[in-house]
Amino acid sequence: MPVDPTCPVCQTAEIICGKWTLLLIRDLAEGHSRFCELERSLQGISPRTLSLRLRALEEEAIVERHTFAEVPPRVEYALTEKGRALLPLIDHMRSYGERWLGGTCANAADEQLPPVAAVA
Amino acid sequence: MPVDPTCPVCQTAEIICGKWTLLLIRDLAEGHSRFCELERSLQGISPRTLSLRLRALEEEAIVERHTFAEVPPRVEYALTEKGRALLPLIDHMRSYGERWLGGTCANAADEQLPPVAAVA
DNA sequence: CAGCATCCGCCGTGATACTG
DNA sequence: CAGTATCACGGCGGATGCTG
Repeated sequence: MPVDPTCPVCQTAEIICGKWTLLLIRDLAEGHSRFCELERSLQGISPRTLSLRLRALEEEAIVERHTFAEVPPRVEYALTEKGRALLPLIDHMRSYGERWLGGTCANAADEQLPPVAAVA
Repeated sequence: MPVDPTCPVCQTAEIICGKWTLLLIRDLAEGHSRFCELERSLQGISPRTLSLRLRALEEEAIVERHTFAEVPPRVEYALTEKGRALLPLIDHMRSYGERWLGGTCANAADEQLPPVAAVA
């Protein structure tokens, strides 16, 4: 529900604000490409939600879906150029989080000095 | 609802993914500082939601609240340094939106290469 | 393996009215 | 002016079970 559909900031927010979207994109960037693989790496996600997110991102041309007519069935997902263009933004968010929110992540390399004062 | 409270990317997402948060920060950055002023510039927001967002951002030390014991009462809000540090990120989101979402590519699943010329 | 169908609960948001 | 109180709704996401 875009507040302002013509605002590029809001449009971008719409894309990345799904609960699992950012993690999903990150995992895709890291090479996880199959449904079950993503289901594992995104621990706690339901197949329904994963499917919905994947569809939405596919419609937005952020991920590509490649189906293999095999037995057992295989489907692989990958970021498009448009999707990879999101990665610097995610890095930017990580930088902010590390600098100002004191968070560290298994995937993140290093950690910066925490903010001076945090309101309780 | 943080997927991973320790992930800086998720923490940052938590902050900026409120429906009005980005616009609120933008308006604060543009100098709108009073409650009624924000209420006007964020057309459509309810006082309840504005109040809630402001409180949340205050708790996160992203905005500062300055009360003036006057009649009529006056309260001014301003971004802290931590809040202003969000602005480049918002710019980044705007850049992405303009570059990749500026056109009419929302539903085009087959559209892999949006118009490059759309960059302002 | 890769999903879809169904039901359900949560909570963010909106609307409206009221207060200091 | 600057909020708070209350009620209600809608949609996202979770849980579970089933199919090709």
